[in-house]
Amino acid sequence: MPDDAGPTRIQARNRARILEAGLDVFSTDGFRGATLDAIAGASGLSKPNLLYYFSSKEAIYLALLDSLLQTWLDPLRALDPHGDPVEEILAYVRRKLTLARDFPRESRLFAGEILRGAPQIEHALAGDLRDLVDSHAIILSEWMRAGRIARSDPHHLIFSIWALTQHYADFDVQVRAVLGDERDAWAEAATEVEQHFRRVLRPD
Amino acid sequence: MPDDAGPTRIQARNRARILEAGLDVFSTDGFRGATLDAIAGASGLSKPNLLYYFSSKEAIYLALLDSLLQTWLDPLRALDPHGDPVEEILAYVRRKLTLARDFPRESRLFAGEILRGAPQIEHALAGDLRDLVDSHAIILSEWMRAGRIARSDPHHLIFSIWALTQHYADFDVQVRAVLGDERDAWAEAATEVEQHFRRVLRPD
DNA sequence: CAAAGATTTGACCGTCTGGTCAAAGCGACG
DNA sequence: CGTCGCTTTGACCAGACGGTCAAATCTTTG
Repeated sequence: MPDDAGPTRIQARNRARILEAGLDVFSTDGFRGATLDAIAGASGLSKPNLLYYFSSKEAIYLALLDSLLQTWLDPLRALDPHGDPVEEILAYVRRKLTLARDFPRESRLFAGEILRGAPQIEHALAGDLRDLVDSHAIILSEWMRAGRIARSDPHHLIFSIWALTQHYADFDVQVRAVLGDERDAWAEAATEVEQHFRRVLRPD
Repeated sequence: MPDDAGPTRIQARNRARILEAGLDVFSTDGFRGATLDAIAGASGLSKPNLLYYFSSKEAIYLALLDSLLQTWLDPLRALDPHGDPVEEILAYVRRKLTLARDFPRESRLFAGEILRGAPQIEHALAGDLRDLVDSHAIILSEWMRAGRIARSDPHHLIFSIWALTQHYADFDVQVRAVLGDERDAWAEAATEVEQHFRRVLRPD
């Protein structure tokens, strides 16, 4: 196993390769469906070589989930409590949708993990995630109290944003099957989702 | 293999047992993660006995998906073109949410299949599903043209309903982690989702 | 360039998994 | 009660899978 003290150039490159290949394989086949041979093949490394850089299949998966969760939470962190409420929330929605469009594999990997009961990251959900959501729910509450956005439960408002934006990444196949190949799902999603939340947020 | 001509009582009972156990196992572990041994254990039958009733692991999975898809589409079929637009759509939303609450395993099985690219039911998506959605999109379009609900893209309106209702079933773990154990996620979801779509649908 | 360390690999192992098969149990019916 | 067809199962198999290991190769550095 490589020493943490001095990660060489080779180590950095190969670890990155493995994670990239792992993302590909895990996001399409799930944790159990993925095989070390598949990841080895996709990364261009031999199987024992994989296990030289990561102690097990699970270690690769965990490394992916870990870096993923941060990327996933960042857009919410960027929400500015002092900005214009509707525009701040819409900007968050846009960031989330862009993320879903540009990183569908990450989105699906995360979705698969949650779907199966989040055995590996339940603690992160009940910890970091919950804290972050709670603190932003307070901001939303204040905006609602001030009459600047429509009143609703702030937690469920956040859920609705997650649900809608992730839907286009996670259920991509279904979306495309229904819309047909000639329509540009992502372009439409961008305008429709924005309009959707403008309606939801507009104070009565 | 049992003859299709005369399904005996034993056959009906055991097939039902297998499907029930299969639903349990497939919905938590996914197709690849599920094992025949696990299904055998959960159903109380021996592994070779499973394969006496279904020709393969895939056959069990397909039988589940097949019956599932119908259940999943029924609520949309029940939408009445001659009823009150807002109430009809809200009734659909409620049916969907109830379905998600009462049949989370089915919901997750379906979600997992789509997530992995729907290898087994892509044809059904591009066929039955698409046709059904298209025909109802027309109804929605007419309601919009008549000014009875807010204007938007009808397909994306349907997506938003699916996204929100399924979110509570498929991402149950995340929802509960964020809300905490003391809150009743489903009860809140019912009122919040209804309010959400009243806003989305209300004509300007 | 030689030694030390980092990296890579072919061969291998124990276990799990989907599936087969022949034989045994069992229930209905003449 | 015997027989015939439906049902059930223990034993087994071939391939896949996660992981190990000792040996080989390549890099770095004194």
